[in-house]
Amino acid sequence: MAVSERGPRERMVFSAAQLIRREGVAATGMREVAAHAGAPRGSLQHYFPGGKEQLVNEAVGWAGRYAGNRVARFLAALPEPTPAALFAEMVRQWTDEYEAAGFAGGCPVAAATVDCAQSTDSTREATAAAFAAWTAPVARALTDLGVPGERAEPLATLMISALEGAILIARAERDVRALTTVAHELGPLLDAAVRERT
Amino acid sequence: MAVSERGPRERMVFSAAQLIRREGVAATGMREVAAHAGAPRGSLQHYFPGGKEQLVNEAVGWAGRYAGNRVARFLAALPEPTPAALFAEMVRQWTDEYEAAGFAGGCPVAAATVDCAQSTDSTREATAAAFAAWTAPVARALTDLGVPGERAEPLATLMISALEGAILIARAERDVRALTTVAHELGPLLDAAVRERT
DNA sequence: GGCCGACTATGACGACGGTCATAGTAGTCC
DNA sequence: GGACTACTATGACCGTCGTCATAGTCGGCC
Repeated sequence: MAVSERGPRERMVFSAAQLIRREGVAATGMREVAAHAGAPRGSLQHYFPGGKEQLVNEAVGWAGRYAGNRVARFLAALPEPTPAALFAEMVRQWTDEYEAAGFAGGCPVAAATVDCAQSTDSTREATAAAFAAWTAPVARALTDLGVPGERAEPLATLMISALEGAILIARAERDVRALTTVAHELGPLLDAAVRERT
Repeated sequence: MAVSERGPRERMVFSAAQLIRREGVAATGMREVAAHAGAPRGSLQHYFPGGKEQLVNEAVGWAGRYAGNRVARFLAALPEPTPAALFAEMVRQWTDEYEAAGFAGGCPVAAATVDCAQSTDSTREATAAAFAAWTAPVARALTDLGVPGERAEPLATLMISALEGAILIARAERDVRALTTVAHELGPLLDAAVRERT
């Protein structure tokens, strides 16, 4: 796997996110996480004395920060940065993965929300924080691109909602159709918001 | 609970959908389903010889048909039917539930997708069918409302994607904000599609 | 009555999960 | 060297889960 040589703790968080993405929270075992990370089983209780709950929460937090950080990188890489182009890039990350590696994984934050929102309140809070850590950079990017301030956050929420839903449908259908559709349909709406700054 | 007096089999399917909505597929036990439905445990293997997989698939199918059937009823109940009004009504079903009964439940199809898309192919197919059984009536409604035929299905996909994503975020945040936001932001786009039939 | 199918009712089994307890190793500082 | 801390390594416990097996009930039909 050529896991970059971070500490075993970080590797386990990363592996947890990977497995949760694929199988859901409940179906992901602690032993499985340790094995996937190439870490000893005993390290689990050493690094995560809070048990599975803590590990899952950290995996969700990691995923939220990861998604948030990518936004800036997307923006920097765009030759002609517009809101629609940013959204297309966010979507493209998923279509690329699905076409290259199959439809095995979804969004770990979505998985944690579905599996734990009702049963584990600390995880629910972690998912809310993850969505916030993702939405904020998107909204900031929108304002930077010329979207009026009061519309940036609603549009960011819309973008992430549509993306999450399309990921679900794409996995169900094993087809990127839903993803390309939302990118195509939402693009004009997003770019139109730029010109509204009267 | 005043479960309307259908047969025990149907009650178990319904109960399975309810529990999956709340806790996810993996965390929903067969015994729990039987208890919730007020049905004897032995009936499970009698009515669902295919085991949990069959029960989950039927629950997903039921949910898809249920969502599809509601579309027509929404349309009929709207005083001034437009695409935006239809979408607002679809969203309102969720905001009403969340405000009245709390954020306990999500969409059972989303839960099944997250938990089973990778592990259980028959359930993945059931979720794809459920999304199709939901998208088709929405697309049909859009054409009835004047949306050009070639845009009806993409827009229906966009509506359902945004709704599913907003449900996730709303549950995570315990706030209907995301739901009202997508309804508000997507409304103009949907209605604008009507006037495009040149 | 006797039979049979549909359904109910329980107990048991095997597997697996998360967690705990305990012991072992390695490196460091005194 | 010896104590101490960080980390590794396993085995065991106990609960729960899905499933199977077996037996029991009930109603109709010949």
